[in-house]
Amino acid sequence: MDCVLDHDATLALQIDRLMRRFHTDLHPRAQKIDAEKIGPIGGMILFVMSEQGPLTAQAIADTLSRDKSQISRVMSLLMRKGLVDRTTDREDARSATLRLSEKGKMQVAAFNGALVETAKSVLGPLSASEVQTFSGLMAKILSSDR
Amino acid sequence: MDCVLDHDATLALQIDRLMRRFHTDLHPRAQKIDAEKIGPIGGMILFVMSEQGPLTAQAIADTLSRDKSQISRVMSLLMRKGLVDRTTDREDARSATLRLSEKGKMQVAAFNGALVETAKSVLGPLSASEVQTFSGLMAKILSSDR
DNA sequence: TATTGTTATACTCTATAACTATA
DNA sequence: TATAGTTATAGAGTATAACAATA
Repeated sequence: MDCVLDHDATLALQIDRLMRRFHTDLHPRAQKIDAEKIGPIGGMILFVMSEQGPLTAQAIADTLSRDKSQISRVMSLLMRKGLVDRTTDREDARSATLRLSEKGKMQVAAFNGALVETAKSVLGPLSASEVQTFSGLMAKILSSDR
Repeated sequence: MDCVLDHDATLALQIDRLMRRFHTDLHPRAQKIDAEKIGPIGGMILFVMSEQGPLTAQAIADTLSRDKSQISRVMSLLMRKGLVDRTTDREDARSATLRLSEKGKMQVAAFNGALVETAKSVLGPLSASEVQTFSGLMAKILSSDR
């Protein structure tokens, strides 16, 4: 037997390729819009804040499956650029609540346009109902605890 | 309106999160097995070669949506470690055919075990038929030309 | 003793361009 | 002129650990 792969292993490669398809399509579009040079991770952090409202750095780290140290470093950039505001929690001085500034919301809207174009391009082969199914299956996977 | 996201944009985030779920689950498993320290990209290159048989560096670059320069650099490592053999094409001296060595095939098999465990863990919330559907939709997307 | 967040470091991956050899 | 592949470099992202402050 020459090929030792089975179906499960192939799935991991499919997900990587899909992610790369998105990335290579999105990258040139996003670069033109990324006025503050916050990069892909910076953009994703803004999106999470837009999706979920004000939240802590730890919550963002969990959502994006990145280390809190990375979130912390990028977050200080986002605050320096005026895209994010920070409020130290009055009940727990260790914690801080992060929220999008008005400028941050505008940046999210700008990125969003590029994302929609990319999604249209990459997901072109699927029908609307297939996209629905696809998204639903991902949501089902992601909603489970780790 | 506070949230400027629509459905298409959320999809891109879902794919990133899914990829990261896989990565964070797989990383500790794979590290124990990665005897030659070839890293995630090295492993993926081996997998592509296992899936598709002998092929050129450019074909691997296209499949993985990575630049040929990156493939070239990692490939020289894989050859140095004895995981890949290289044959210069007799009809076109610019081109070379790359194929897994026996050692390379064994390494793929080892990684495959870890990948199957990770797939089981991450895709746990889905039924077998849902996994089938999910994989089929990804295949449909990826089979289209860029 | 555990948790939130910061800082530091080394490493991997990536984008880009310049280059060669061949076609 | 175009293509397959290499080399070089700078930059972005990541893993890890050590740390401070608070709970």
